[in-house]
Amino acid sequence: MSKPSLPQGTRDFGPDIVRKRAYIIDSIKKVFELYGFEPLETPAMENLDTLMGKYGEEGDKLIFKILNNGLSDPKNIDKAKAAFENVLAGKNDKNLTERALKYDLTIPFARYVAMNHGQLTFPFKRYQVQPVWRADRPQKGRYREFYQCDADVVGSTSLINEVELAGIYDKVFAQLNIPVEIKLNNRKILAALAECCGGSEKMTDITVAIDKLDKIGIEKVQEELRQRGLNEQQVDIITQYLKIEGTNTEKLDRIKTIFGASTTGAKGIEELEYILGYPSSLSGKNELVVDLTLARGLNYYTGAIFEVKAKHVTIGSIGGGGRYDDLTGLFGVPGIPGVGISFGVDRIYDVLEELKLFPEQVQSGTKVLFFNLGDAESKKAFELMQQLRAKSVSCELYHEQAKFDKQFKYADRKHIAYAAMIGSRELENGTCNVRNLATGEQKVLFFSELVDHPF
RNA sequence: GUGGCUGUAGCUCAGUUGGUUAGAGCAUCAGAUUGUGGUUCUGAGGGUCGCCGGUUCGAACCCGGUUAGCCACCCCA
Repeated sequence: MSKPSLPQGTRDFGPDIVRKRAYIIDSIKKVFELYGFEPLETPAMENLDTLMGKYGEEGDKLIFKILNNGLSDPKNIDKAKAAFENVLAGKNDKNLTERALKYDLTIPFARYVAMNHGQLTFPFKRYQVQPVWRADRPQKGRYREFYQCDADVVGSTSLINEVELAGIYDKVFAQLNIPVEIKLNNRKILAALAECCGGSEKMTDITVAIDKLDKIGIEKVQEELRQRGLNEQQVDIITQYLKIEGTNTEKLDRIKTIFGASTTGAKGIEELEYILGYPSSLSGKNELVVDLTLARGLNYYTGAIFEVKAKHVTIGSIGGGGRYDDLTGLFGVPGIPGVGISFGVDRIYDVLEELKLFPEQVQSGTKVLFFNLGDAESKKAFELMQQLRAKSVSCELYHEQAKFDKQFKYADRKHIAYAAMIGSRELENGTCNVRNLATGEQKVLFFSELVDHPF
């Protein structure tokens, strides 16, 4: 027997971690529900053609493919061998693999909407929290299996959706006590910038480069722009654009003078102003900040784009999203626009850990541990425990008679708040010693009082 | 896919220019302690030094290969 191990880039989540993650995910789900979003789950695997070609050339390589069953069946062997040649040549072949693990939540959602658009009520607002898989090489903060947590509204071009999504970000992070900056920009403004710099075909090059700004700095961005074929004058325009500073209104005024003439640019500015000018749904704890340098790597965004950064920590973005024009066109159902956001659960976890913001009670499951101090004693304890459970107090009885030391240690390790001790003397008196394990404070309660004790 | 670093006890890691029987801390178990924990003290168990080969009188240590993990790049969450 070889040592058991995990596949590269995957993780087990122990009890403590599951509890903490559930705290994050439950908070997010509750807010989604509060805003009228409905849950959706899709299978772990999709047909390979549903996924292929949707994530670019790089993305295709990172899709986890599933080998077909029954390849060794004599009647399939020749086909399988021929298929393998195809695969070696870098192509896919259905005779070898026709299914794959899902790569993100957006494409399966698009597939679902395309399949069910006749039945759905639009605008359709869905949220989805599920694992996805990537055949990437893992590194810090990057895994081969990880959770995505998405909410999208499809079938509506109304900017009220953007306002609502910003509100969701604000509400979630206010609840989790993480101060954040919700950054907002608009792809149409970036499109206008591209127009000024030699045409819209440069749009992707420009966004990919300036998306890296906060990571690599202005000089490297300029270098990358040159590498991507922009001339000095164009790099100069972009540099000036990236240096625009001030309040939201100041920034908007500034770009109005630059891009006001461009219809696309004017539209983008108008959209930004609409979102910012809408009666605020924000808690007041977080700010909505126009960040003209925000670009987002994904090039299917066409309107508003979002990104959320936690204040006071160096960790990168903990959420992002934006508007796209045509979600389901790839699946033969054109004309369904949408806007969505995503939460980075793993990074939010790291932020909460770093800022020590996980509430104490997240840690514990069992509230009361009944000590086992003998046969007759434990039977009485068992009865009392059942009464407490009937009142929804989670509790357990130590599994065997043991020294106090052991039972205390067990309680400690499971972060149990109270120990209920019934020994021979207590059994005789009809009492129970209830000890608060954090404070050491101990009370004597009659059996009848225990059930109503506020744990 | 490309590059760098690391594999020694359950965990975190020492291990001298290659030299007797490979160590520590934490954890576990037992005792000090037969009714009150997180402290302390004593003791015990626990190892294919990732794996295969080579050099050598002798390898955890040097060399080659292999495998796994981590980190960075590309890309992304």
